[in-house]
Amino acid sequence: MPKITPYFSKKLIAWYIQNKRELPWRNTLNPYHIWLSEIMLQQTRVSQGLPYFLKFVAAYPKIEDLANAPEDEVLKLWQGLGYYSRARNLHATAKIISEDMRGVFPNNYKDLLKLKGVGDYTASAIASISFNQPEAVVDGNVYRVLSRHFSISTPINSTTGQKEFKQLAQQLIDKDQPGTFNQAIMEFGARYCVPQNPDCENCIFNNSCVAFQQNKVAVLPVKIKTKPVKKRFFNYLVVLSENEHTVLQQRTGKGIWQKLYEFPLIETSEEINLSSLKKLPQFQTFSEKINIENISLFNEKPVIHKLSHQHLSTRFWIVETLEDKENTVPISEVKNYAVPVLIADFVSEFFENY
DNA sequence: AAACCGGGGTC
DNA sequence: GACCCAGGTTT
Repeated sequence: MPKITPYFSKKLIAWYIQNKRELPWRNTLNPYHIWLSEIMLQQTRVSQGLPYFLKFVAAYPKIEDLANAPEDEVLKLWQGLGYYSRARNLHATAKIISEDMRGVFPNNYKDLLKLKGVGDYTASAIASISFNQPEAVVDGNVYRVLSRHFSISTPINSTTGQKEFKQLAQQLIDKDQPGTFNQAIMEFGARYCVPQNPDCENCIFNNSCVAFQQNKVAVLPVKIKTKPVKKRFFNYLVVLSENEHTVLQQRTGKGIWQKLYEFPLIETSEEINLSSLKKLPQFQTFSEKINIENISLFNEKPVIHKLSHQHLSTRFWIVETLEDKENTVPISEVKNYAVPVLIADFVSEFFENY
């Protein structure tokens, strides 16, 4: 392990005081607000999470307001932010704190860690920022700053790497101002020690950064390769009745988009045409429940919706019917449901051409 | 330990 | 196309 002196932490905090962004969760120690921001910012850039934070605080000023909201409403507000288990866990945790803990937020790392959706990073962040506990955070920014400054090549996504960087961060943390230190090192990584082409020549640490001196900035941090993305083929059946109702269903079970709404879906192993679609057992079952007047393909060219771990090659089939059966909603009201961005984009385009 | 879970930005 | 983002949970 490198030798630890107060030099690094003091200089980092001095930089932070001069260069930090003004963000709404930096004007408060309210654990509800800190928690909300930290959950939203998991694997999410500040610029993307910020408008959602403002929406949630306005809709749910107190944690009780969040706890008392219907889950569908919370998911709708979360729509577009991704990783929807965060929203479900957020809501469940709000209920637990509100109903089982008399609305009092856990005030230490160990108890925070027990909350749903709160792991090592988030427990440390809340403990340090809201409760002044010396618990070091290690997020993607911290990995990058530390691996470069101390030239550590241990893969950051290995078990040993996670332990090593956590231990180093814990030694570096300023115990007199742990929350400020944690935010400072993350802000420095996000704003200065950026992944690509950082301005090392003018960096305040360029006389102590080992990676800079060894010309290894570009190859740090080291990350173990990930597997290639999966390709999937989605066929959405967009029912359109004579009075413009459609069928929406809620996703259940495992996999992506749990509890979000979508049109009836038939997944295939490859792109298919209309005659092939009609022969599928899933389609046969579907067609028994509805009197199909006509089917047409909305988009000949599939929409490639890219998730981080899979590409969804998607085509929408317009299924016209005369009847208006149960469990249908006006297609103009789909916007009131929590749907994947893929579905929201389709609905927008549908009305543009309507 | 590895797989899974979104969407958007950057180069 | 590859990589990254104020990570956590499940298998």
